[in-house]
Amino acid sequence: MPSVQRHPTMVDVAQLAGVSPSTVSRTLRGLTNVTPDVRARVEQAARELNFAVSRQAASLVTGKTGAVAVLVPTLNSWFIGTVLDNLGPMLRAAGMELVVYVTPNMAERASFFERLPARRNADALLVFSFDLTDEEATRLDDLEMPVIYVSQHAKGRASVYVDDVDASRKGTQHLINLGHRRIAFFQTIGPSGFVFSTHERLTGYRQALAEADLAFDEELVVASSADDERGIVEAVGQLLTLREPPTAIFVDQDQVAVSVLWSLRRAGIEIPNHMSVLGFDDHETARWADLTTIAQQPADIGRAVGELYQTLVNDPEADREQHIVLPTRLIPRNTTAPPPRDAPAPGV
Amino acid sequence: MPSVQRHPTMVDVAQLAGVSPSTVSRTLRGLTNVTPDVRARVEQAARELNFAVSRQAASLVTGKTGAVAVLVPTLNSWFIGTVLDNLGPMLRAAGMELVVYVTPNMAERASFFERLPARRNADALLVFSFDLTDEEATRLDDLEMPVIYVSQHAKGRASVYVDDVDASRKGTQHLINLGHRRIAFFQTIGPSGFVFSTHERLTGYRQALAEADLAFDEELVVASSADDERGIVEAVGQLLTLREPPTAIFVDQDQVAVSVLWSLRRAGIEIPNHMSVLGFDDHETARWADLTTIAQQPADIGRAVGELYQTLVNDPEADREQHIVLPTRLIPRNTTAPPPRDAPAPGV
DNA sequence: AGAGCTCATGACAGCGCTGTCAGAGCTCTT
DNA sequence: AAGAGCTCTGACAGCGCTGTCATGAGCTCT
Repeated sequence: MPSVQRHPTMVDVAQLAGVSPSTVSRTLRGLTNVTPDVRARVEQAARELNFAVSRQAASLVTGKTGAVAVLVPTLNSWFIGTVLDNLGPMLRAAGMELVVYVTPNMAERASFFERLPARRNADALLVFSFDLTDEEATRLDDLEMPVIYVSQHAKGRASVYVDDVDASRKGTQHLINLGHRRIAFFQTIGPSGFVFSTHERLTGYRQALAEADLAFDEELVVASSADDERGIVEAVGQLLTLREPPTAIFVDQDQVAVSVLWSLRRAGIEIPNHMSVLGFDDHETARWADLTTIAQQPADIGRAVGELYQTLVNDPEADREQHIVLPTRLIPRNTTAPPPRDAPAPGV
Repeated sequence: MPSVQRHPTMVDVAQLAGVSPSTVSRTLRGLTNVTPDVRARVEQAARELNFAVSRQAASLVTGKTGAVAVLVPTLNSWFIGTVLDNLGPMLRAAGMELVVYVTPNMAERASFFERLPARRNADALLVFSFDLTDEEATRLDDLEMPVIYVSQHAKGRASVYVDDVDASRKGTQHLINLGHRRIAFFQTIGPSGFVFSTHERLTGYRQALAEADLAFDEELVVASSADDERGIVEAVGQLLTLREPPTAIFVDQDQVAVSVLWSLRRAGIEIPNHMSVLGFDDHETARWADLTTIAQQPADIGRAVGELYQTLVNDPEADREQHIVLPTRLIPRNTTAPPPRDAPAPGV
């Protein structure tokens, strides 16, 4: 245990280097007007003292906190994790810290929006995969800092997401092209209202149905929490016991799709012969479950968010309401096939 | 876009409430010496102005930053994500922010240890699942803040982890009890040296072998990166082409174990009849892959870390080198069974 | 009733840094 | 050769808050 000793300050560094604190500040911030000789001495002194600039003191003066806040419903998520893995180093390169607010339940979420702890303690906010209420979104507008919405379509606000409508339409079309007429849509509900662009994906699904002159049937839309095994089994059971059960299920998340596959197999249903299952994500899981899916690239999203952040912060002329839409693509594998001949209406 | 306006400060709140800034500070920090009447006025004023305390200004005075730094190799991890999901709200309740440093590659990792950006900008550091070099650990000792090592056994330093040796021994014993004599050990390598307590788990594995008078065979220990599909397939192939192939594989991570299962099935190997596979984690994946596994509870780890943090920060008497060891348990499912009769030595 | 106390509140300095401005030393021009 | 212009460095104030200390009001107790 080292004795109780202050962190060294710029004054200490300045004394050791034989210059003024101002010069230390300039040097350490990489400003130009410093002679190479002085720069070397200061850097040497800083290294010797193991000096690190106090962000808090600096931000008190500059008004910048040097931190980017991230609001996420959970960190136990392939999507969010991958985005952040790719975003982190970009922010770090820009000298920014990453402050994370996790709201794994509704109480935490409410508390965040009530107290807005990010206010005044971050320079920008990235909001992940929430289905924000209007009230919440408005609250964030008051934040007086750039807010970027990730993986959600925030009208009139900077957003980055994949083209969910298109993705969902493509997926549904794929199933229709195979001959399916009764196609179920399985929604995943996450903690604290975490949803995967539900509205848009449902829209794409309905568009594809409409284009093929198929009626939309509410009974074919079910939902369950991702980590609720029983909920998933029940939702699948609900579909199977319909008067006219579906011949295909479109699941909005690969990891849940795999659970659906499992539930179906347990019920003695062969895939893809008796039932087609289509996922979303192209998570590793999908590859070895041999799951047909719609691929999205969270790594690309992470980088796009990083770039958008830079733009919004550095370019005052930039469009502060721009939407960056990334593409998806269908990856056919072996969980989708034409429906069985006798399937259409077993109950009738 | 609201006009360029300063954030309100305590002075603004004080004026509106008709008191001094000192009183505002006391009130907002919940100190006792404030009359209910005054407290109400101040709180009302703060709410009206949408005031939020500037952490940076406060920390300049107190010397506390109000932030806990977390060093993780990746955020795309069930384990780390779950720990943080449970830790986050605890820290939040204590008024702490969570600052995350992600080092998805060696360069980022090196940069972290070189610059130690957490220094002076956090009150404590939580280090996750790294296999730190001695040099790195020593570097962190210089940090002059409590450091908690999560999911790793840091000698002489506060740590929280599951009993890896015991877990691994139990798992290996389970396989031995089933009659296996050639048991492979599959290690997962993560980004920037991310490993799952490799040393301890290998120790437990060897202990169990020794207790059963089985020789340790280096050839039976293979490794691959978790996200490297080909690597996994190759590692499995390596095992299968040994002169004496194993009859069971112990994989140190469920998600990888599932890929191993898939590789094996692809190679026409029936599970568990021809080969047993044992996982580690009890990830959701294990449940529906019906994978026998060793369960650990990252949620418990998160809470334990939160409590340890509180203790280290609040109780100067507390043991600063304590190790908190959490239990694991074997969950038998259907990927482990006795070895095939004719298996022991096909090549001889 | 006055001394002695407690308790709520206010005044003020200063945490460590950066931005501004002034000044010293230099080069270049005419 | 002297002034103009430039580059580099230092002095100093002040960012917004908290801790310390002083003050005065209200209380108890003799």
